[in-house]
Amino acid sequence: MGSTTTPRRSNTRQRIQDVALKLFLEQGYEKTALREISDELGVTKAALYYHFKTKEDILVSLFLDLGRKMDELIAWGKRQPRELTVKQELLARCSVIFHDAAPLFDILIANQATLDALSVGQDFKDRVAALSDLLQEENSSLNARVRCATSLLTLHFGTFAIRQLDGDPEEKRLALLAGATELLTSAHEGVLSGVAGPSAGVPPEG
Amino acid sequence: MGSTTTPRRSNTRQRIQDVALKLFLEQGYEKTALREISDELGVTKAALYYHFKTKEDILVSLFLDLGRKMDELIAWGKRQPRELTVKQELLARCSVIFHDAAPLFDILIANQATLDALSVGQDFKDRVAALSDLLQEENSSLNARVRCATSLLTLHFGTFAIRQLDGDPEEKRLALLAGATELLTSAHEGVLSGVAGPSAGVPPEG
Amino acid sequence: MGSTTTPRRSNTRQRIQDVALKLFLEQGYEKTALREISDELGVTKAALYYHFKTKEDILVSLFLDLGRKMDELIAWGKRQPRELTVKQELLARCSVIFHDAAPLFDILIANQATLDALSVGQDFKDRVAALSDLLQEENSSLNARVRCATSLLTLHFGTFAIRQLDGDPEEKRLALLAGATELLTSAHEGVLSGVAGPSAGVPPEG
Amino acid sequence: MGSTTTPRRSNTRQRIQDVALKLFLEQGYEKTALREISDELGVTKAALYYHFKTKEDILVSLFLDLGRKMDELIAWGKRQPRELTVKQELLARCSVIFHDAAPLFDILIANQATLDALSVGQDFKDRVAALSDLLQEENSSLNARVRCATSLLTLHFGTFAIRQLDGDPEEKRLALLAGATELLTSAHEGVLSGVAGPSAGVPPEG
DNA sequence: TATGAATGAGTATTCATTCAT
DNA sequence: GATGAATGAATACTCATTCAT
Repeated sequence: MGSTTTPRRSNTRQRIQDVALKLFLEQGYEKTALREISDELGVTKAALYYHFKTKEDILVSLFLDLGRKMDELIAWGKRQPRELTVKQELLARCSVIFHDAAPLFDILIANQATLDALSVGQDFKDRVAALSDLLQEENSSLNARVRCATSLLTLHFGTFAIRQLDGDPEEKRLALLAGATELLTSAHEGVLSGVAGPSAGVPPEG
Repeated sequence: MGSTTTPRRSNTRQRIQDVALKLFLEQGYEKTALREISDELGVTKAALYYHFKTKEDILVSLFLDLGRKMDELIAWGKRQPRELTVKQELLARCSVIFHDAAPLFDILIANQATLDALSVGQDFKDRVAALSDLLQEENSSLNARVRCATSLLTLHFGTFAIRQLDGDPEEKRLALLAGATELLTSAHEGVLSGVAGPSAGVPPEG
Repeated sequence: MGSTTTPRRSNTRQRIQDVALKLFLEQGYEKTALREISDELGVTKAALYYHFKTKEDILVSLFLDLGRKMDELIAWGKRQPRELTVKQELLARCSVIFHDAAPLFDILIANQATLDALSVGQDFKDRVAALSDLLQEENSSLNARVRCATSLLTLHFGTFAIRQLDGDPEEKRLALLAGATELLTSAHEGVLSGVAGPSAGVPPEG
Repeated sequence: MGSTTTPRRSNTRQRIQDVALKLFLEQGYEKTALREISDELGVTKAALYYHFKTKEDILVSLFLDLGRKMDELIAWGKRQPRELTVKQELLARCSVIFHDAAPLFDILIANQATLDALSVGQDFKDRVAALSDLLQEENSSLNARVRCATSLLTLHFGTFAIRQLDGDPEEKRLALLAGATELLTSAHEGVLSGVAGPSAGVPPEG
């Protein structure tokens, strides 16, 4: 008792995921060869296949958690009344989820052409579409619809894009959320003047 | 009047570009084999090499026009005073350029991981950064900076994303521009009410 | 005119087929690696892929002629009346075809487990079944049916097996054919005493 | 009465053999991965290695019984005088052995290319050759020799081939044996007119 | 009796690119 | 202006086998 034996279960599986995440981020999913992953880990390619059935399987395993969280949020959203405050809360919770999984979003965004052909890409698209639906108001104007869609998009792509700005990450997240929420809120205010004007549509100032 | 000589250059070069654009869009740059392009054209792979030095070269040729237009806009922006109206005009002109080159943006966005390693991707990133700089105000709050960045982003990714929404393309473009302009404008108004609700929480502004 | 230029079309395709046939015979289809074929030819594996789409494609190309000849024979057989003499002629023509394609039969027989999963194996089985059908008499006894089936089989497997016997090939072929024809003929004679006897069925002598 | 000890040896070894036999039959020896065997048994691949030294060893174990029986028959044959009746009895006993071990014959025949490189294949070939020798008459004509060889062959390949014919298995076996015996018997009758004739050697019909 | 983890050598296939003609 | 033939380097994946526990 009180045995000090080392754990029988090695942590190789976890280490594969870590290295894969890193390399997928740095080089993209397609351009990352399994050999690179195994080399970095000091194991053989075949070892990867002991832990994962395919290369895609490694990728999928990385997204399991995120998928679960998004599904929970969607389920929650469906149980709520369709009110602006609920939608704002939805956006806020999205913001948290997205930022927690920031590296995964990088991969998702940077490898779209590749992931679109994979279940992982389709699943994610479906979930974002479900969330987007929850934000939409029926029978609203095109302007409103574009704004609703854009509000989620801002979070989605913004998460990925604001990293290069200086500043505290949490502050930046909140600033991004603020912008997105504004977009969403403005879509729910009756007065959305059909904006368009001179020179390619810039609204006349003043 | 007008030249009477028929063009000596066959249109194969152009046809290669057309097919390449189509396939890069449908399948991604990396997953499109040169054989697919040549097959669709009814020529051999080797024929492509008569017209273009490398596969990347085909891609680059597709982006020449867009690059030129963006450079012109950046140059124009630099000659203008740093005023909100100028920035709004900048956004509007961007909107036009982006929408005219919509398919190229699809490629850019969907193939980021790949294009980041290529000159074409870096050049574009540089240009967007230059435009983003033109929108920024010095010494502004983080909130303002995020919004400025987001306004351009909205245009950039939105162009790509609103295609799945119903509605007239031009109307959608203007709606998207309106949202972006709003974001930009709000960044230049002192009062940035922190919109957001409970939980996940935007800090209440004093 | 009277140009002495070497042929532009290299004979590589043919040489691939020759080497493949040889190695498939010596080692079996599955155990023959494409690398072995290309090595023996002094080209790279990729060169094989210029001439054939897949490994299976090389195999298939080897069987094209044989398939055609068997189809012609089957077609011929179907046009003839169902008489013993016709069947004997069928067997005789089979004998010629089989012996001409002897190496292919070796491959077919020795690699059954593998080829059964490939079109080449199925196609061949179908053709042999069609020939076997042409030899059968309707409403004949089990004894007769087994003999008819066996007569073709004798040719099929015998072709492959008598090679190790000494003697002139053509003589051996005729001897094999004679045995097969006997089997077929006896199936068409009324008197097929239900053979069976003592100790596991040896016919009682004399 | 009887031993009261339960068998210490688990039946895993037997179960491995059963599953292996089934899969070797269905898919061929080479295409059956050890993982498939262990999966079907609900054990790990490594477990197989506790019971058998190699994959080939599993195969070999399957053929032990058949080999013994054939050796006994050969030994018996060698002790007998070289008479037609003995040869007929030899054929009859062969028929029984072959039919009892029908699945093994399927494997042997369908995997020749593979098994030829293995002891199991060579051993079997040797035994069949020994049996064939026992059937042969010294100084007989080519025709007679081909017939003797063919008679055994008919049994060997026929066993495998008549399964697709309708009818009672035992009846079919006897019919096959009858054909084979006829071939053998005719080889021992003096008059074997050198059959050959017009058009690829069909005997002229009376 | 068995397993978890890993290996090493191999396989078919793909692709951008080259070059003599 | 284009082709036929070929290359070299890479890739995902499979499999029998080993061994400490």
